[in-house]
Amino acid sequence: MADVAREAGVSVASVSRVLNGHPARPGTADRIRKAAAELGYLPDLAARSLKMRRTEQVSLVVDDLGNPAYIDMMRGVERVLRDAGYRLQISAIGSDADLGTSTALHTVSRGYADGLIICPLRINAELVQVLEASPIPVVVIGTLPRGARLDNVTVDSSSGVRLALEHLHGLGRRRVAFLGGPVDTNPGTRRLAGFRTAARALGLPGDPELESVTDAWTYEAALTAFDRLLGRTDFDALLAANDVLAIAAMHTLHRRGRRVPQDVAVVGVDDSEVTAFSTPTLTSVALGAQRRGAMAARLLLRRLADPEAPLRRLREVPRLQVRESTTGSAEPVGAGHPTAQPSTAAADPHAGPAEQEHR
Amino acid sequence: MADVAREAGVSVASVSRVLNGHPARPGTADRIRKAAAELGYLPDLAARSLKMRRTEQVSLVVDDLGNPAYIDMMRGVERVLRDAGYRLQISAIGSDADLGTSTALHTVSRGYADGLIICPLRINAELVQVLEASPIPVVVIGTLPRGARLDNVTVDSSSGVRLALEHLHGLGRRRVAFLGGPVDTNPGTRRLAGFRTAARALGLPGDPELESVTDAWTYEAALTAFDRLLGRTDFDALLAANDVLAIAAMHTLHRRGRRVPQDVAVVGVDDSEVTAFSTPTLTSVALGAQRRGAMAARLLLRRLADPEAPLRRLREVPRLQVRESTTGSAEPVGAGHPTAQPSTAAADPHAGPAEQEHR
DNA sequence: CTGAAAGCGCTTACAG
DNA sequence: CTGAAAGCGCTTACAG
Repeated sequence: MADVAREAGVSVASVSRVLNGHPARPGTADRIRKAAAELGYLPDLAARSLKMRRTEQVSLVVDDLGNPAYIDMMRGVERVLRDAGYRLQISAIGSDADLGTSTALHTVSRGYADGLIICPLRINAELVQVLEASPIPVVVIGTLPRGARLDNVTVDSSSGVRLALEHLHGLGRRRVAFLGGPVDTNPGTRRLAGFRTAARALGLPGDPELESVTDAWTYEAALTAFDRLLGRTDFDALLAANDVLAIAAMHTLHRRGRRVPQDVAVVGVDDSEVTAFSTPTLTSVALGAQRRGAMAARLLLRRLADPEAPLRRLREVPRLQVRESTTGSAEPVGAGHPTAQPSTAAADPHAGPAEQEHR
Repeated sequence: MADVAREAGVSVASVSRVLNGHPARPGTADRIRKAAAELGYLPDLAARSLKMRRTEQVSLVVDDLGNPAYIDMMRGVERVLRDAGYRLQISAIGSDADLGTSTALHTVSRGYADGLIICPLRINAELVQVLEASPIPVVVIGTLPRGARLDNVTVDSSSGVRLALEHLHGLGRRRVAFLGGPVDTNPGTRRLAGFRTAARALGLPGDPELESVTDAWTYEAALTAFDRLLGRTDFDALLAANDVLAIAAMHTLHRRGRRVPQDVAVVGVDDSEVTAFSTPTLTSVALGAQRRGAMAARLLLRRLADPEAPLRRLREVPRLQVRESTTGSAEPVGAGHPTAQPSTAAADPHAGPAEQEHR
């Protein structure tokens, strides 16, 4: 910047002003812009944000971008934030809890981002403590321990799982198996618990043989866990803890000559884009990832505008999106084109009846 | 930091030293750490990187994280960079070319990241100019205009398309249709051109009716473009410009009662995770997204270590991954478990014969 | 081992 | 409209 000032024969103050669009005499402005262009001057963002005390940037931390639900969530966050003039930075931290905490620690320092939205697969006390101590606003997507003093977006996944089970029950299925995610993750435990509760409520058999959990949220891991299930017991329906696991199961069923949905009806969770990728298309519990992302972004914007605002928790209400893997029909029960991208079709992040506010 | 110093009764210099692990008298160090913990002190990263002239952070800019190939690419970048002690920040810029340039402009400023890896769908002269003028090292993944002075990773997608066509030709297919991506994107044009060249080389009919292009790299857009193709002409094979488009086409074929591969053999491009999601599984041209990501990261690391190193271009060589959508068999022709995650199974980002160096 | 001081590259009242 | 100067929060020679 000093070079530009020298080249243009002005002070650095003028360079700063002109380059930031403040008024200046046309001749001066021209000289400065010309000099800046000639020298290929680009501002130093660290210096600027040190002085300005803001970065105009928000950080989104997720565990694994490989899960399409996170992509939807990111889209929701991005849209709201971009409209508000913030850029979005994404950190994918793998699913290492320690790494999560250290990434969080880094992010919540000042000077790196003005705010943080984090959606951790694992939430421990240490992480909560770090987030609560953050000098920049933080919004957590996911269920927090009681009493955590953080803005928060949740989804009642238990009721989502219940919707799925009621749907299967209504179709006459009585032996419903559960293909769960890793139980050392937050959604893994919660969806399993939700399955057990809902199964009991419906009077379905509480047979532990009907449950199998993966050790990762991946297609590969699902194949293994589902093989255990198949080798062990019989069932006429399967609820998988997310869409990718469900698709892996459907593939195995197809290879074994079991028909979906005639022999086994299959339901996934997340209602992500991949529900359209399988044959038959996949019935799934929509947890409103994109909407949750947008809700979290709006919560963050509010907190940025008013650091003293009371804590707030927003809760997304799940919906069931019925497709061929349970009904066999190409026509969906609800509205919408059967082959439309579900996440896009279903989610207007800016409004909707499924959003509930808490406290 | 001044607060911590006061609380601990030392100077800010000592606080800085202790918190950065430099030697200090144990008593002093303890007092400082205690004070920092009590006050919930977190360093200001803008100040630190202004002083240090480095952020220990690298930025990856991609157009659309919805495309699974980018996820693979990100994994490749992330692994190499993390091992080298850098954190990875991702910016998804949608596919807006202007936005791309302005994001790039922002990123290549100093103080935000130490280096940039960018994989743009559209590359124009303005973008190249901005990148060339960057004060921080830049690596571009994608084909650059001749003479661009930038470290670069490319893939010979034409030869990939040729592999696919030769495979289809070898299976006796003579009317091969092409479902292309948007022609205003770099890969969109290049893959279409590659198709035409390879078709001519094989003596296949150069019938324009066999070509249809989408206006977006999405499942939805593919349905529309593929309907045009179906309504217009007959074919016994389809090459789609990426996996998602291929899966959309397979779905339509399935709905119309056309068998894959018996009636129409289908090949995608990218060999992404979704190739396992469809029934039948999808034969696909692997463009080594994860490997390209890793190559780009290594190029960046090299440039970071030696700003004066000569420019370098690395070229990834495509491979064909044969699956059920062309052979009908559940057994792949090559090695590997048929249901394994292709991207993980196929790619060791750290080595391999498919990598070629140029100039 | 520790403190006082300079300086990283910006922005912005404050004068003129 | 423009310049001189202070200061954002760090780190690090330089003394002691």
